[in-house]
Amino acid sequence: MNIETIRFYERKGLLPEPERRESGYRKYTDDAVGRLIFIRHGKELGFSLAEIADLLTLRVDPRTTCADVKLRTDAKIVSVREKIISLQKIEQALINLSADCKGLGPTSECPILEALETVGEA
Amino acid sequence: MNIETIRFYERKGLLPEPERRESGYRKYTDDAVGRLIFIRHGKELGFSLAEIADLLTLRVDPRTTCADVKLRTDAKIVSVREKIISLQKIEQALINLSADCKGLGPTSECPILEALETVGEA
DNA sequence: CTTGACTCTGTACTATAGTCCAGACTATAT
DNA sequence: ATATAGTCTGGACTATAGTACAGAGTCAAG
Repeated sequence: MNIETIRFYERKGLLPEPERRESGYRKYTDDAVGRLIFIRHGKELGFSLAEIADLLTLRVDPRTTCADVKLRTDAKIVSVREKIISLQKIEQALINLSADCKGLGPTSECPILEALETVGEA
Repeated sequence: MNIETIRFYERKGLLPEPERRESGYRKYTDDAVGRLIFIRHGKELGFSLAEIADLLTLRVDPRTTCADVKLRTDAKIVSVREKIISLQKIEQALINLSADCKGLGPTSECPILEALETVGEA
């Protein structure tokens, strides 16, 4: 992981102010390393940094429960699913357009461009 | 469509400098309106503004052919498909995590958080 | 002990896609 | 004729997720 990125996460509050050596160099505790791994995994699962920050807070706030985490996870599943469906619609529309275009002739006769120019619903 | 957005597209070169009335107000030609529709449709199909700008150029450049447009469309299909697959993997990982969590107990025992904290591959 | 590689700070910049603002001017309805 | 609504310009600001840089200081190997 890039140092600049770590500093960026610090500024964003995802990582606490790190301890320092006398020289001023950051001393990364196991906790900080754990948080970085947490952040990386969170990103891999499609969570935004804001959402990850939220999860990191949940993790240490004694008032929150497992249910709070599950709630966010399930909400993320819904939003990922919505994104997939939207992309599948896009994919199908593109496939249809591509099928209409035999790839011959000038752009003035391209059915793809014509479809894009056309006002009506596709 | 918001005027600010239209001005933004002008700045980006997606729309040509519009004609003006004496007052300085923009006069939108049919061509400009057509381009706006084109941009909107392109965005709906998941093209970025840069890609749309490219398509708009293809549209008027006499040296390009239908095949150039089809090429970009097919490339977009591939990239959309990749995004879908990536999201499906994320979805499945989230579903597995959520299934592990019964939603009871404190966050200190949350299997979702534990998985995020853990170094190894999931 | 010097050299090269690394880190420090703070700020600015990248990309993407816009949105908002002040202060001035215009268009339209009453 | 005036009030209200809309538009003009140029620049600043939003969100997201970083990356780059200058100038100073530090660390480790030979």
